[in-house]
Amino acid sequence: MSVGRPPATMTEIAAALGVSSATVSNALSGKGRVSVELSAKIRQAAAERGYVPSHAARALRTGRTGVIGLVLPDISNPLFPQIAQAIEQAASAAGYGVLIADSRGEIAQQTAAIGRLIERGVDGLIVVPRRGSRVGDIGTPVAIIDSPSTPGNTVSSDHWEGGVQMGRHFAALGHRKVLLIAQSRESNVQNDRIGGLKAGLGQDIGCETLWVGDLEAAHGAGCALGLAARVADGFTGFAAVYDLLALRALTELQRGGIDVPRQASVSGFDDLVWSSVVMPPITTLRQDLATIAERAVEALSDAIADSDTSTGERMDARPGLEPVPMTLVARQSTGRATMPATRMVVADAFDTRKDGR
Amino acid sequence: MSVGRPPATMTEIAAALGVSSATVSNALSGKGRVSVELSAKIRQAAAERGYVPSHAARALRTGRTGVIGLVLPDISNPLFPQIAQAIEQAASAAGYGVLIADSRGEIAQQTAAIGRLIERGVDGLIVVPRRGSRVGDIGTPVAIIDSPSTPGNTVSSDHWEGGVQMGRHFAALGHRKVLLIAQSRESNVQNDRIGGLKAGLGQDIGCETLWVGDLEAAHGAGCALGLAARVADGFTGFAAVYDLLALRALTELQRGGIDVPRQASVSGFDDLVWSSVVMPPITTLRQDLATIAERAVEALSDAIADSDTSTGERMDARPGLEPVPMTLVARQSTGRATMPATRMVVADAFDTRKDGR
DNA sequence: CTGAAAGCGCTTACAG
DNA sequence: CTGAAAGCGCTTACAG
Repeated sequence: MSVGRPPATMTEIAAALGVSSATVSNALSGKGRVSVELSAKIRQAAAERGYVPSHAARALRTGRTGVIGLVLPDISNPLFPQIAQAIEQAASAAGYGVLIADSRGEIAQQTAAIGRLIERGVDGLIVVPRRGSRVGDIGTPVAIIDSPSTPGNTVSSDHWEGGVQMGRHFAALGHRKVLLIAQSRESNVQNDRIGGLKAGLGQDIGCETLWVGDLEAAHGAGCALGLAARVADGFTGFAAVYDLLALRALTELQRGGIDVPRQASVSGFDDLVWSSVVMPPITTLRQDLATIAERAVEALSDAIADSDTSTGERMDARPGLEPVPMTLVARQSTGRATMPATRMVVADAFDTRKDGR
Repeated sequence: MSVGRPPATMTEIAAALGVSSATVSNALSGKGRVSVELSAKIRQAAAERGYVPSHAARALRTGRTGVIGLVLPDISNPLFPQIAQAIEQAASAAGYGVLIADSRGEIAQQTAAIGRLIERGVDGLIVVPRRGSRVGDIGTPVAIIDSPSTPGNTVSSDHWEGGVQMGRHFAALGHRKVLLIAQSRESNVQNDRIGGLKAGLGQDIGCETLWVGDLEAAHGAGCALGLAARVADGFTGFAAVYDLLALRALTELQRGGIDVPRQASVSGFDDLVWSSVVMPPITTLRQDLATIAERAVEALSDAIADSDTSTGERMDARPGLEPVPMTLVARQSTGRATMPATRMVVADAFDTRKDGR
């Protein structure tokens, strides 16, 4: 990064070389029909002078900013940062900048966030919708990251299939009664996971779903879930739809004097950093966020390209995108249940370095 | 968001009203010397036609994009998302968009990320530097979020004072030998926290610092820290410099048969979501990220404004910014040590909703 | 293969 | 108080 004279413009390079700025533009963009020699000369001059294209000018001229917007429901959610990181990575590789917006709080915030981003001139949006919300036609190309059951240009993990894997894991461990623990009935992701879990457990295993949201509506946030009583009722498996719920379940069980995994197995979803550090480490499903991000960016690029050509074609009409598989990470929390454990992989040595600065 | 005709431009509004675009510009920006009536008429017309200013055109003309860049060392770090959220909030309120970049991995990535952002034409940067790195003069206004001991336009929590609070907390609980647990000697933040802890503990309390990074360099990531042996040596306090380390300590102690908090107290820093959900909940220090973000955005705005006026004045010359206080959140992990507990606030009922979607 | 010209939408001196 | 004009840096038909 040379300080000193400011980076040259095309016009300046053109003047210095005694050619037209159109030729400079063509040479630099590569599209041009410019002789090889001249092109080389121009490139060199540009490099020497530290030419940096003006995104503003280009945007004004072409109507494209080269920036996409990322709308997250609550950036501080432990999983979203990883999504943001993966998106930034993928977008960067595709030549896009990423403008962020936070839609937490009221549902209206999501609309507001989208509006802000559009006003800033983003070429398209990637949105992780708030629970229970739909992203309507916003007149701008968009890709959604949610659940395969969400309509529109949606890319996501195969939450259902993940649930199936986990259900089978519990079945293989020999559990007969499993409690499924979810937060909100409105969440597509949670519903998918619950559905998959049931399918994976199969007909023969008794299961019931505990909606923590309902409980909390009645007894307040952080209320007891009555899990120890469930153990007394014969439940030995506790499959939560995300890790923090799993941790809450684990803690409540332990406090109630239940030994995990000897008397009960506990599992989560998403493999957050701490999930492998608690005692016992939590069995969970890992999302392939890098792939999801790549697909989302790709889907969005396509949508942006299309929005140029065909006017007004419904994005929703696109063929559904293939859901991305999740990976089961078996850890000690489902390690050796009362029943003979059939599979157990102790994964992930402690690694707490991530938190460091 | 009306679909249909595209939003009008100033020129179109001007034409429709039979005035000049200069007048429209003046009326809409408010700076103008335009009669009240005309101004009102123009505003109304703009509103009716859904006028949206072209950021690209404005940027091209003024040389300002109204966008700031946020450079984070590792977005997936559990704390940074909260920083990102707070920054987005503050920036948004100040009329800025936020472009993100991720500088994880090699140290060169930080420079690369900064370069990408500058090329995109950001007006300034907020960077959370990688451990042990310095942000030199990059020819663009910048605000740093790190530690008060970092030179430059730096805003941060008062990590040292936080350490003092925690040290006093341990002292008040009657501990006589406290082990300080940190990861990296290169981290300004960690060094500040360690320094504060020592000061807060005072002369009479024995303490020693365990650098986990050193240990891991020798024995590999995730190696045992030998904490139970420390208890045998008389250590009753274990103060980690961030929550994930505290969790690791807690887990290792429990696995070693040590009862926390009866036989040993454990504390962390940062109050991550799960810190209140593990058993026992972890005593920690909460950063006031909202305030930090506001200050950072404000400091950056000032730097941007200055960069217009005075040419080339060193940003580093600015007077240091006041560090932001942290708040001690006392929980059960330091609840009742072997010694009589003098203070204990049970904070935060379970609240796991944050993870939901 | 190369150049002259127009124009994207705004803002900013400068006249009137 | 209002308008005409120039120009930010680029790209894109259109000529030559």
